[in-house]
Amino acid sequence: MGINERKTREKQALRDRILEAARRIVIREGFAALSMRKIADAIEYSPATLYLYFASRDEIARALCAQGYAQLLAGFEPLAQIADPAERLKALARAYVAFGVAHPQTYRLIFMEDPTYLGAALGGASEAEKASAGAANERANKPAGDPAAPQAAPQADAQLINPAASDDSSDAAMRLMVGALDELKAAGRLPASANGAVWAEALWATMHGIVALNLTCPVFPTSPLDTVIDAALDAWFGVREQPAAAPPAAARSTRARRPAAKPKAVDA
Amino acid sequence: MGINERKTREKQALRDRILEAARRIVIREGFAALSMRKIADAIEYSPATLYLYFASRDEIARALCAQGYAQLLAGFEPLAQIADPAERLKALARAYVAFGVAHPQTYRLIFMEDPTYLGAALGGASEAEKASAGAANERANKPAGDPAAPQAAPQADAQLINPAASDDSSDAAMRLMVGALDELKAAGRLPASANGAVWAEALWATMHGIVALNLTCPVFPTSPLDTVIDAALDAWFGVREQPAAAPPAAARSTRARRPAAKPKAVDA
DNA sequence: GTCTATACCTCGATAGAC
DNA sequence: GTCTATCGAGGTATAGAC
Repeated sequence: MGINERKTREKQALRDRILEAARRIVIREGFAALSMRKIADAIEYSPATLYLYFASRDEIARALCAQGYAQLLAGFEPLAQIADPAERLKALARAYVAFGVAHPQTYRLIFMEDPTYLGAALGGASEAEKASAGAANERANKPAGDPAAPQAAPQADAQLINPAASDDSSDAAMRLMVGALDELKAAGRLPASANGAVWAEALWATMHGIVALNLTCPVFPTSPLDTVIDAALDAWFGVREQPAAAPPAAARSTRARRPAAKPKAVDA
Repeated sequence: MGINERKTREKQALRDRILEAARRIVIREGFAALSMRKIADAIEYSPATLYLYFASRDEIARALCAQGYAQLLAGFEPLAQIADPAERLKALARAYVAFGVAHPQTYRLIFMEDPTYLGAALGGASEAEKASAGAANERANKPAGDPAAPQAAPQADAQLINPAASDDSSDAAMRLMVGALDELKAAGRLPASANGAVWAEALWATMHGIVALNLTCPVFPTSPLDTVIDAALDAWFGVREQPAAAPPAAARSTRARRPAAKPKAVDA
């Protein structure tokens, strides 16, 4: 079977070249500028050839999305070692924002374009129902043409598209947050009424909001980005002391005001 | 001059019809599906006619953006009357999220598409520099074709495009938030180190994150949206008591758990 | 002066020759 | 497997009829 294996390898190699070229285009010009013709030009093949490796431009987008998402999650793993739950959460939050700032176009593709892209990178089974179960006439980001768009058949080789990032890692990241929040609550540093899962989603939304506004809103932020991040983290965990004693608010402003080292977009 | 005035009125009327048709398309099918041909079909004119009233599709987008933004800001004004600063901030935050949920496509257009759209609705003068001053190769949402796209000449009748929403109201909304945060700080309900302007941006980011994830991320939220909003607001202001006395955390979970009345998307 | 009709471009996707 | 040729839909811009 050595011949078949070689052919499989070669097919995979061209597939990777396609994705690589697509990623470079997205990084340089944004996802909206990604076209099959540009990819074909970059790898010196005809546009039609791409359709032997990917069913559509959307499938390429889903693959890029899954890769980027895996990269984001991979950055979280070492942070699980941090002992103090509040510091662990802050490190996670800062890593999240840093990723968004460093890879703006990739972040956009993952979290700010078509919901089905990330949906495919996650469960795979659940995105279809979720996408159609929402509001009746809404959430449709680019239905454009016909109502029954080519939505099927991207499931065959999901494991191939999606090397390491599937639901498991995603859940792991969520568990990391929920666990830290529960530790904080157990230590009395969060209100007893707090629900870890809900607070985790709210904290995620906060960090997403900082990244997304930074990418899209021309007047955000007025203050340095790190200052805004620190303010949000202070609002969440910064100023609460051990359960009893200690002044209820005020004081404890001795935060390590990091020297505003603009990470600058690098992407890739 | 009555003849000229009539002509001006008629021109304005068709202009409004164009915008109205465009808004309906955006609401129903999303901004990505908005095309000059569709608008022309809807108002029963030829596509070329549109270019006599708007220089480009982008200019129509900017006008829609400005209208939607004005509507969002208008919803804030009555909330300025709320006496308690924390309740005022919570009401503002809930109104903000409610707008995003009720008008998802409009919200997308304002805050999640091209930064220059909102930029034009705000200062007008500042968006060009800001858009190009960012990262070198980034932030470009849809440069697509040629490098020197038609970016000029949308300034002539900005006041006509932008009936009520310009920088003034926008600043007013920001001042509303900053003022409330400063009141809270003065009352000792915020850390003394907190900066009102910075915290306002961070709080804005939090609400934007809730709306944006809700619109784009297939797995958000797991819990009901109102629960997530309440969690975020509790994290920010909910659990802090009057400066002294009272248990530092815990207790005070008697929030008016609103009955999860899904506002459902209506847009327009 | 206004608008219609049309030329010319790019795009995604496919059929069929090789 | 790969490419050429092509379809249909989208966009901008303009020549020229009314």
